[in-house]
Amino acid sequence: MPYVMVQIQNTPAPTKSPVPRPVPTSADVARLAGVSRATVSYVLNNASAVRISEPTRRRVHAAAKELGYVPHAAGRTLRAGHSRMVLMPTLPVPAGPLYSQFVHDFQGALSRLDYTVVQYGATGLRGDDAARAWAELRPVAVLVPSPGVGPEGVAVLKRSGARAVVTLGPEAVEGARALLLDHADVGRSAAAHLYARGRRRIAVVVPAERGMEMFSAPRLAGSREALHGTDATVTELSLAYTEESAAALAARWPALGLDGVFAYNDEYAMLLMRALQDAGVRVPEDVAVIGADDLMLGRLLRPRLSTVRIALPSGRDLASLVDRAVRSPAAAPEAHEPFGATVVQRDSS
Amino acid sequence: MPYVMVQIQNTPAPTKSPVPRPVPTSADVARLAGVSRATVSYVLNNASAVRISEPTRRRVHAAAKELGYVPHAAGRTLRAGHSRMVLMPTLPVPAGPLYSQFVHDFQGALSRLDYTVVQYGATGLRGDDAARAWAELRPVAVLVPSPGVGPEGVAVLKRSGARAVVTLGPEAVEGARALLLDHADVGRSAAAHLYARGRRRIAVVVPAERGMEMFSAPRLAGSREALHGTDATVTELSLAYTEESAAALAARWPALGLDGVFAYNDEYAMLLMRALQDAGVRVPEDVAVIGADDLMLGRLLRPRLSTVRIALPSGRDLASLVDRAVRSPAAAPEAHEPFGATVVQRDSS
DNA sequence: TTGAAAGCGATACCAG
DNA sequence: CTGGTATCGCTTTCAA
Repeated sequence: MPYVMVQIQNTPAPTKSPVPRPVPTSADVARLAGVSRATVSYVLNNASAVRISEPTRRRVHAAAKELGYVPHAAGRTLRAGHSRMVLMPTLPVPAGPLYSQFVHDFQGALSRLDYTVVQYGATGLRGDDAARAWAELRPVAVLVPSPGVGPEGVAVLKRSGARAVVTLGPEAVEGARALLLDHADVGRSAAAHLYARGRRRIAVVVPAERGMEMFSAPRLAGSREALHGTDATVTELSLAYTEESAAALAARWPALGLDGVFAYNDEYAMLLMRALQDAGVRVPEDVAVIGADDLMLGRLLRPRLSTVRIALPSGRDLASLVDRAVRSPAAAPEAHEPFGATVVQRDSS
Repeated sequence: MPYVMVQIQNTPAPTKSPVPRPVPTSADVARLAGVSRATVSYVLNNASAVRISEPTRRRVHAAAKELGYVPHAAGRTLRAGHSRMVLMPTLPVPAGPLYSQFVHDFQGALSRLDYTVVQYGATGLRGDDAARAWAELRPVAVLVPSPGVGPEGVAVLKRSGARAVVTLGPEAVEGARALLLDHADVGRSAAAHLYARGRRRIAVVVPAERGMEMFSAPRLAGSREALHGTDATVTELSLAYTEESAAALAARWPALGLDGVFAYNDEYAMLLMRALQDAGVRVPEDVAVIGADDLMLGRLLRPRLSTVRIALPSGRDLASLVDRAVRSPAAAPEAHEPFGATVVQRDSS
């Protein structure tokens, strides 16, 4: 996203409050409204257990508004023993439109259920250390990346009160519910497709960038698995997301003698396809190319790019899963129908 | 990002702790170590004001580890009056690689300074309501989107203890430091470039998708401004990010009589360029096209796409700005050199 | 219907 | 050098 910093400036402080008064508390509201703190709490939380007279309610609301009262989450959390926070990791890599949509839906659904969804950067710390840092916030539920946080990290989170720990990734982790995100199936589908199209010397592109192993490793493994026991060969190719890297790979392409390539995703596929075409390698005649993620750009390329489309669990579904898990942590988790990876064949394969 | 949910499962609870003991507190650690809670606090926070004997330190650390003690952030926050959280909004739209890198750097730098950076979804609530929700967390600093949160929201945040409120966006907001992200300058540069290339009937693409106005409106306004008082005309074109929308626009292109287009960003430019080419409109002969954000894909297109590249403040710079603001909220903010938007001319214009 | 008061967990002051 | 203790803001039980 495009940002230009033009200027840092400061507008003069509003003249209304020359002395920065301490933050108003519910006691201040109570004093101003002429009631007790308990009453304030009842009114502002719409407590159904007690009935407060209408005039009192009004006085409390008026006082709260006048003071600009904002409740202190830490106080509530401390009293309740847990927060209403749901933590999820920020991805270390740029997210595609699919994942953005997923996050958006997930947040929306959970905030409607009155949770606070927060994305937590795992930067710096890693694995179980990160889990410990998250645990300090006493989140009610946590989504954790699956390779990255192990059983120990999961245990820390649960011990510190998280009622639902859901791992996202290819591996299940002891003690946590697992949302098995089977990138291996993407690799399997792509490789099987290339094989079905008659290709036998098949390459799999693995991004050279750090932090992508989480996705690329299972995709490669899946491809290997799909072709195991056939007469096809699998060649792993490292490719950085730069024109230079792609050009270098394209230059030695003829020597490699490959006739099909699964290019990790549509973006790497576009990069590679361009470099191959510039080097005089024809697609799909000389080499069949398939990407993944079904991005818009694949449809805009010529030849149109074949791709593997994957079904994401909808944000709403996952949200209600989390909600159920929070409400009854002991309940047996229901099984979900496996979502498949489907090949969208276009012109590049 | 591509995710496949294959299965939801639960692994059996570890048999070690049949009774899920309540979360250990510092009092438990103190009891086990045979010291007071105060001593525990001193040891675990490396308090420099007091000196604790080495054997005691060891006992405390051992006890903490044995219990799996994790400090309770709410307790600390309550006591301190504010958390060490820095809040920033999650963008409603998929972020490009530039912004991802920026967020990553920003988080990394601040977590090295011992802050906790958290991305907060503004989903559902909007504007000053969202500000109120954020204020409940008593963040020490907040980055807020500038159109979206007004002076009132900023005031709420400052009143509730935020020592630095930095707005991101084209407008300054009363009471907050402003990081003026001048998307208007992107529009200005693009329009000026097209004009310099001899184009006079210039179109500006505005995404039809909701939530992009924050970026698209200033880009359009900037284009208008740059061409104001010249003999060029500016035509606003709405375009959804679908092939159908692009094809429909391309079909009525000849009737529009336009000879230059600033296509919002490189992705919309790619979509439009493809549709135009498919409709027999030549680029750049019939119409010059320029995008923005300098994405990789622009270099891979044919003709290569001209673009506007923008300088992002580095994540580290912004992090240290925030840190300084937190440490001395009253200090006069230093001025920054304006970062420019620069045109990268390639073959499409 | 409202008020008084206990207590959640961590910290820092003040004694010893 | 270490321990007792008051305190932060909020919720909720119990009494009035």
